[in-house]
Amino acid sequence: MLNTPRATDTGIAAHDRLYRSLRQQIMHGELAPGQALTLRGLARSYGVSMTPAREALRRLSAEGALTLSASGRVSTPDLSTERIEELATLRALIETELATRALPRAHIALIERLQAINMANAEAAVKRDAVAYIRTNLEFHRTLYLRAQAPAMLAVAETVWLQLGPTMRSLYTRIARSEPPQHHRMIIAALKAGDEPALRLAIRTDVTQGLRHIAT
Amino acid sequence: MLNTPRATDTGIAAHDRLYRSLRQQIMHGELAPGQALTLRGLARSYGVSMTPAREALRRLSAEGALTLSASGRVSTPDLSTERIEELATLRALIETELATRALPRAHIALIERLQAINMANAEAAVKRDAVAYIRTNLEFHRTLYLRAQAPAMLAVAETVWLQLGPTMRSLYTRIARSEPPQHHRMIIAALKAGDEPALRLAIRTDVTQGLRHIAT
DNA sequence: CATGGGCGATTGTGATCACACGGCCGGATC
DNA sequence: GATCCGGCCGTGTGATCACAATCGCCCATG
Repeated sequence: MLNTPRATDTGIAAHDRLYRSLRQQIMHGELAPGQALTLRGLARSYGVSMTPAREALRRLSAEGALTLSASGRVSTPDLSTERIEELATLRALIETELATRALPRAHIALIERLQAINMANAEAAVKRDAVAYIRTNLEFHRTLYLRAQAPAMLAVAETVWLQLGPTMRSLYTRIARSEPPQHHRMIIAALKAGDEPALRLAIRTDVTQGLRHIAT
Repeated sequence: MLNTPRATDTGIAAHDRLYRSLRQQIMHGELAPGQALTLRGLARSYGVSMTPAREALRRLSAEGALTLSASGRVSTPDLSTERIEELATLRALIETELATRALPRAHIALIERLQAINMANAEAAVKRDAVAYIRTNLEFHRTLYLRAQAPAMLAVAETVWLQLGPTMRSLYTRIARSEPPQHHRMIIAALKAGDEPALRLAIRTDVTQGLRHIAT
């Protein structure tokens, strides 16, 4: 079998398909921290050869989504508390800026979409579905930040989310949160009121709230 | 010749050697914006096969240091003014935080090293050596931020520098700056005085100064 | 029962090849 | 003379293989 075109070939490169799939799994907290990934294992499960698997893993580890051990073994990161604090600070810095830029452009349709996403998020919380909770939570933030029209800043923010993915999983499955996110309501209220200081505060507390009290 | 070990084998993987070399060239502004790179060309000039070259390019494009065209061609980025503004804002946000964290740890030996680097920087300015200017400029900032003991934040900051590399080159070769950076002196003065607000202001102006007035 | 040595299986790395897509240049046609 | 078409060359993509390093397990030894 030499270079057989895949039946499911969508015209998108195989390494890109792997990359997107893994990236989403990591960002949404579907993988636990410290989980090892192998080239051959990944290649087999996606029905490709080692080459595209290697590229996808290399790309993800360049973004900090995966860590390479000294021997080249790759696994999901198991972050120290110091690093978690740094990433939380980065989230606060970048996302307050993104929210501020989005504020003047936030019209009623956007706020309604945010409320709808927030309902799905609350539902995931009561169901104790950590993955769905993380996914809807990030979707809430991304939907808001897309209005900022700042792709470079959003890309950096998503890189930070990516690094925090496995950590958020272990965090949210551990504390088994059942309360819906009250900070999201504060964000929506500030958007409605056009209150920039309140918005910045709401973003900062929402972003750091879950991550700050890890130093157990 | 199958898998012949290279005579210059230092134990470091070939793709990593390429990565580091290209990364430094891009960050230091040795490559102009829009410069195209080819797998075979790179592999030939480094004496390796296409495989490690591909990995290095993939890694760099994941960090935003290179852009992939639709057909997979890779070249150094030619940034829009909007994107430059975003990256300048990111620099200001992240680097003020890093400087603030470094401030309480900045003792006299660090300040003396910063002054020495700054002299080399001024020398590059009078010589109109854009590459040396960018290199010493970044070394100045990195030396300060290393004291912040925040590797994750520094890594993100360096990613932003990487994206701005070719742009800084074309900027600094165009305006042919001859004056030494006065903002660096403000940074050093604020460090000596332990004045945090002054330090934050100095960092912000230093970082945005060159990039802000691009909107010609 | 704990511990260290050794061997086999597994893994990442790099080279090489086949293939398909795309750009570029030349010539033929109107 | 301008324009369009076709083939060639260069380029990225993915598969496969050889090889070295390393991990893990088992057994022997104290």
